[in-house]
Amino acid sequence: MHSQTHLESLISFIKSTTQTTQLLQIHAYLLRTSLIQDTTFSVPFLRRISLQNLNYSLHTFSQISRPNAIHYNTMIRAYAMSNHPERGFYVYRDMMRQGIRPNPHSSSFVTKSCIRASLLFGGLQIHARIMRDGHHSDTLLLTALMEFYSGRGKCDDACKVFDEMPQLDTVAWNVLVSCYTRNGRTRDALGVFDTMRSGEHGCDPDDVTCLLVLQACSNMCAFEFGERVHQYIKDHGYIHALNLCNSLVAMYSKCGQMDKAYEVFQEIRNKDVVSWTAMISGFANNGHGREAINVFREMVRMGVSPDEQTFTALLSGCSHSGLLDEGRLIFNCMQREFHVVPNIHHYGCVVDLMGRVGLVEDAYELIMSMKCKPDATIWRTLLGACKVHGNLTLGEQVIEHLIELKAQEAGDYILLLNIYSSAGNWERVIETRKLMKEKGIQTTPSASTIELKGEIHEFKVDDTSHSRVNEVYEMLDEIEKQLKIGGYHAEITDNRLSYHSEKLAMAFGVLATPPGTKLRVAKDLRICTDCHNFAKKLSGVYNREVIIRDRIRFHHFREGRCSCNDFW
DNA sequence: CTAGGGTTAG
Repeated sequence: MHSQTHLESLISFIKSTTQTTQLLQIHAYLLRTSLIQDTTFSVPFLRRISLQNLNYSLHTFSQISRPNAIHYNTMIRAYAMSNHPERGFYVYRDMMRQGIRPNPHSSSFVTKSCIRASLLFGGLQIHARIMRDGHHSDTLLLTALMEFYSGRGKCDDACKVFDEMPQLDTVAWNVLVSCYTRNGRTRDALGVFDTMRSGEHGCDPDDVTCLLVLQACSNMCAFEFGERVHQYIKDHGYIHALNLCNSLVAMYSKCGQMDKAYEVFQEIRNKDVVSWTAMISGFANNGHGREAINVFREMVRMGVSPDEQTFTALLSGCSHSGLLDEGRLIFNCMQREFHVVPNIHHYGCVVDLMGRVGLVEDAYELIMSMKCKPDATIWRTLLGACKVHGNLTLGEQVIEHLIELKAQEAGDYILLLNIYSSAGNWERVIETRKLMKEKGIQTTPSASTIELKGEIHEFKVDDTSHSRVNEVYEMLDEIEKQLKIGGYHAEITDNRLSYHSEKLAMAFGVLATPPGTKLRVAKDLRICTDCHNFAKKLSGVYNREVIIRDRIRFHHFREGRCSCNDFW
């Protein structure tokens, strides 16, 4: 027989080895000696092998004549993390059929299965079981369940689980924040940060909370809130965490505060590729293409290797600032000098760059020459260029490509409509409208937000839901009257004046802040030409700086000009 | 009976 010390060393060997070949030898040995039937051996072995090879763990599992809860749990976990997460759920069901009671660990693993396999009903069943088995006080388990609801877009259900948890910890709060951010309830995410800070619940925000909240600030351009988070990070000794610093650079950039972003950036001691890229992308998105290129040069000088995303940021900077030659130069050298193979995003930037200066045919050729398959975004970029340069024939060709990809959206047709109407081709306008109706393509209203004393105000097109709606419309009319003097005429589409959300947000800003205050507006879609003109004139006539962040980039309006120089 | 939850920065 085996000696006691021999068996003990076998177990510690199983736990420590990382070599698959050794594990396989042990596997054979356990089977030969029937030690596999002894849970003292089978449990650590199964656990170990399940992290390396699913087939072997399955084989081992099948050799165990009376698997216990831990064996089952190990298998559920292995499947939950595999390419077939749904099988974890099947094992869980099998376990119950065998009359083995799931413990909180089983539920935890199987919840992961349901999350990864998008099993809605599975998750609901598990929720019911958790309650029935009396595991409704297990914080870790309920946090996993929240994550499940959060991932399925069921924010309210996640909140309900949260509210009913008897014991909360920081992780649970963080999941709540990430749930809000992921499901578009950015404002509530910021609210949670304040609630946590109030100290009423005994859970202070940690570094993860800060990371999540900074993301939320970036999303909605909440600069003042972001500053407070920055202060919190300083006060709590997180300021040397590289991920937080990089997020701060991104947050300030996304709020259009380049001086602040640069300040944080400069103080980072061990700048990595992410830090450099964040800075480049910040300058790029704010229309400072030259600065973006300078930061890139500095990065190379410091010996940090740029990667795919660095070039995406850099090339997009070139396209936002209309730097055709520089962009082409970078595109041409990225593979040769930096060994980064151009991907679809890089091509997209160059297509955009060529499209802007009117080289639409060349851009089309470039797309057709790509090794990777063109996606909807790149065609859309070219379609935008066709609109700017009134190229009707190519525009129609591009729409064909989009239709072929089954990816055409309302915005694409609107662009096409604009091309037709600029060309005075009313027949085609009517045809296209009819086509849109047939295809059931609906235009979704976009929204703009503006932050005021830390509070976020949201407006939609022709919005009437704001508490000061009458004042806002009066103010907008008043502004338009003033701007008319400055040579601005509102564009009339579809025979009527429309009150775009960004105009309403700007009007509200003028209304609710003292003269000269900077206005910072975030919009979820792209700003249109008319609103762009409106903002330009407003910045001059009212002597206000206006920053509008749209889906793609920033526009800084000042003294009647925009930082983008009309390079969209 | 060892096992389980949140971040994935640009």
